[in-house]
Amino acid sequence: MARPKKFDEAAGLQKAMNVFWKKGYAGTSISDLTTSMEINAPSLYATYGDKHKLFVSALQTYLQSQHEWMRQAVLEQKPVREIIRYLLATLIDATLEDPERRGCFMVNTITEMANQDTQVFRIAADNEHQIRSILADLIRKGQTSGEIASEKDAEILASFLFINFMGIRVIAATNSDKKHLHSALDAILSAI
Amino acid sequence: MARPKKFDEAAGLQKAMNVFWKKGYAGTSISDLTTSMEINAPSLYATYGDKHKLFVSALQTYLQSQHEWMRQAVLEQKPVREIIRYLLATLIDATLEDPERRGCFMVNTITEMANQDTQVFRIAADNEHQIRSILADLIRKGQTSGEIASEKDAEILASFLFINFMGIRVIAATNSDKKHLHSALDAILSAI
DNA sequence: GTAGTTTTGTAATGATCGATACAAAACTAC
DNA sequence: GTAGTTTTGTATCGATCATTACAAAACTAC
Repeated sequence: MARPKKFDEAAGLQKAMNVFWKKGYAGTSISDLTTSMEINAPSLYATYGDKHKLFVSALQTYLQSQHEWMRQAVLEQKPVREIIRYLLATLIDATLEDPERRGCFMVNTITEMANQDTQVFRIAADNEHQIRSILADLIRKGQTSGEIASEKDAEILASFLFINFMGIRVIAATNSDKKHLHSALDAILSAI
Repeated sequence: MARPKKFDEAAGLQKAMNVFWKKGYAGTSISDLTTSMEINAPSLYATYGDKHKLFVSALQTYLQSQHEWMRQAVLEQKPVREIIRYLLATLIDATLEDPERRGCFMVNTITEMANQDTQVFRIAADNEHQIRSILADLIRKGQTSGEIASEKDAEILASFLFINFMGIRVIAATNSDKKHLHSALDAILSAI
């Protein structure tokens, strides 16, 4: 019934995500996006809305894959401490292995815009809630299995872990000492 | 011998710092700066160089006061754990009390630019080195006084603390639950 | 084939970007 | 006073910003 799109919408969104992830919202121009996505501006606007809408879509795409990865890891039939160490270690390695050293797209977005953009603020708050709930469930699992002292407050430990998730992704953006970063994991796990 | 400046150079730098801190580097325009600093563009360029030079000066001003605050706190004649708790608690409170919720200027800058600006990258790496060294000294002090187990590696504990410093400043930008944030401090301190 | 629909490429919109040219203004030294 | 120096205000530079008008192009339905 009409002329078909000659580009893949999801692939374009992925491309946009990578640009925003590297350069931030204000640091990315429409020209940066159209170049990377290999479409022209009118197609971008017709398909994804304006710059802000595209950014939010890209951020949500990122968060979905991040959450899925974490939910998968939590399902593993391994000791809880091992799962937590795997999560933290993978974050370190992924950050160090990224040739562009972009850190975490959610953290980057929080520090750039959460204080000025209510929609981004809500997404960040919701993300925190979701991840903390995944972590708290994991810790409660460790408590019922006897791996973690049941006197401890699972919610607080989850917040503690969440703080360390965020901190690690900031540090790993400028510190490349893999051995050193990994050795900090022992200290983190000793608090659980 | 010449017409005198009618504005205070240090005060202007402080104003610029507050704008960059709130809006980031790319998000701040020269117009934002001249408005807040109450000078015109030619005066800005003559006094502080270009936008990037002014930004770096503002960042270094911020880091100096941050470091001074931390060095002061570390000198206190109090139990080491108490000092560490004070440092973390003050970071939480300061972030929550800031009506603009700007978080940490250094963290914001790392996540915005460290992967694209070698000068910023170096400043961030140097800052990490300095703060980790202050914290490691503090921990060694606690080890000689018997407050902290001397088997533990002071450098690693310092890195652990640094991670939590960074993490807390990211979280506190979107989470306003003061009681909750403070209760995570117990978990942090239990690892020391 | 033709009519109808949507995407595409080109080209341009006004606004704002970082940075400066230039001259009037305000000071010091003498 | 005058000469010399630097800052100020105004006005503007070309470049780029996000966004869109418009028409040719490419498809489907019939």
